[in-house]
Amino acid sequence: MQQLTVTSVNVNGLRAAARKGYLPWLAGTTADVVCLQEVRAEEAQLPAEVARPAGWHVTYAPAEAKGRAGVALLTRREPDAVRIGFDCAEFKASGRYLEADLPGLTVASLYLPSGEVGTERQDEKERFMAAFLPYLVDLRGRAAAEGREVLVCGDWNIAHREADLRNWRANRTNSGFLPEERAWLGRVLDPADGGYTDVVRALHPDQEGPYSWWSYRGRAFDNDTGWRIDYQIATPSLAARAVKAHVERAATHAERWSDHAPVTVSYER
Amino acid sequence: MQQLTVTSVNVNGLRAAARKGYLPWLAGTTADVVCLQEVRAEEAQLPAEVARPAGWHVTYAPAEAKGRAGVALLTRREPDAVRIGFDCAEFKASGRYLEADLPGLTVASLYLPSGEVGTERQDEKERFMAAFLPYLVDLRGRAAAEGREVLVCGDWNIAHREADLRNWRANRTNSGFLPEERAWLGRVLDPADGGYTDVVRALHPDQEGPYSWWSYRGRAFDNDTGWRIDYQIATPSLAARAVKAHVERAATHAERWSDHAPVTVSYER
DNA sequence: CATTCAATG
DNA sequence: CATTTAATG
Repeated sequence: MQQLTVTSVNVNGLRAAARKGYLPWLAGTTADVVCLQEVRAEEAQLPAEVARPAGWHVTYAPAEAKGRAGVALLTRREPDAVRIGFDCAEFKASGRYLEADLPGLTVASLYLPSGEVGTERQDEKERFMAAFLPYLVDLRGRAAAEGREVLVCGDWNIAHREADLRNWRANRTNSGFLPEERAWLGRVLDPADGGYTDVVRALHPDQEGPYSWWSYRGRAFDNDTGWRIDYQIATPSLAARAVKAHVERAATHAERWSDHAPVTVSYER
Repeated sequence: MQQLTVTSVNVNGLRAAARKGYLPWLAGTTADVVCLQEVRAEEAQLPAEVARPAGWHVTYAPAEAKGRAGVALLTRREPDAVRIGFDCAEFKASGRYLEADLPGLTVASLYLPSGEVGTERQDEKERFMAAFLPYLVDLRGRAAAEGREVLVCGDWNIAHREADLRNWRANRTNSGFLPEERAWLGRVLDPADGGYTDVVRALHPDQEGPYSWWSYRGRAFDNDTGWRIDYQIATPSLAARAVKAHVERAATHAERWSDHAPVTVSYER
């Protein structure tokens, strides 16, 4: 294979997604790595063909709380190592972070907490952000020492810039587009700070979106009133190898098996 | 009209029933009085055509607890009076009993609590039974003094005899067929005690069933593994006027808009 | 196995 | 507006 293809999608409940069309999508993907978020199930609650699809190695990081969060990684080849959670006790068993080592690459599935202004859930989101940025820096350092690139895929629950959501003016005081959240993501992407690259934006610097999430309310999907909150965030030399990126809006169009669409990127090896 | 037809059905959530075929059934019924149980909604939560179907006078007795219990009466003519609850403070606002006066008749919709052996819910069921039998006696006396018959329709959550459920042996220790529950219903029907008559059984003394409830689990409906727990219980001289009784199994067959079927009886006037 | 609800998203 | 769970049935 000349390319490594990675796709990431928030499935909004893998049991529901599987009832509505997730498996045909998975059967059709050419990706080598699939990152899932909001699995909202333990492996034992899933039908076998969903839990362990043929041809994939699967790792789950479910949340302690039943029916909440949960991330997973599907890889065509067996990872050399997998690690659940990151360097933070509070979020260790929250089903929000899972990473796997493949040759020359550490790939992660991330589900950053969603917040709501003025509630404890926003405080939790901010605690996660505060702990996660130093971890990303640490991860990049460790990976570099081992000659590994890093790719953190998932639902970051933050739109970075005005081009990343349809109604940015109306959302300046809503969680997901707050100044402090945007600044935090800016730090992740600052070469002098986090040092990572937003792969899709690097390939499409002048595009609106492409959005990856549309509310189920109203006609958000039909009107493309969406947000770009699902990212592939890579070390710069990996990001430089990205040759194609797209959001599979059609994959969730007819069937609508999630309110998010897969974000797919191909990297030269 | 030469006859008065009364039908009673536990709808297991009127909102769900209305999504699945309750309204066509209502449009087709020839009944003069419809008794509903397990409405599980307040009037304001119902679509107008469900809450106030044309041609009917409707009275609701919702439970205080949202989404629980709830009984209603639909009558072609306006009742002379309606009363919510019976002579017991604990169950006044529990959405389990509603009665209406029509000329010569007091008709009631009853949803007796369902229990589970060894739980507080069984205790509650027994408290209801203990309070309700004296009320029935009192009601019969008052009605007689006014020249009124009494008809209490609804889900009594008790199968009286072995012929009233498919698997009576296996259910002798389950709520709904406990010896003390059967004995209590026996007292309701004892001429020297409650003094009421089980109208459907009086018309069909030698029949198995007819069952009026089938669990959604397994193939209970297809195998007719049911219970007769929905009754029309009448003062004897009204019961003597019953000319036809049947359980509308077909009404909930194709569509299955409830796990109970309507119990319909026609009385000579 | 179905209906509600509440919390989450 | 959709997904879960929990309690209820």
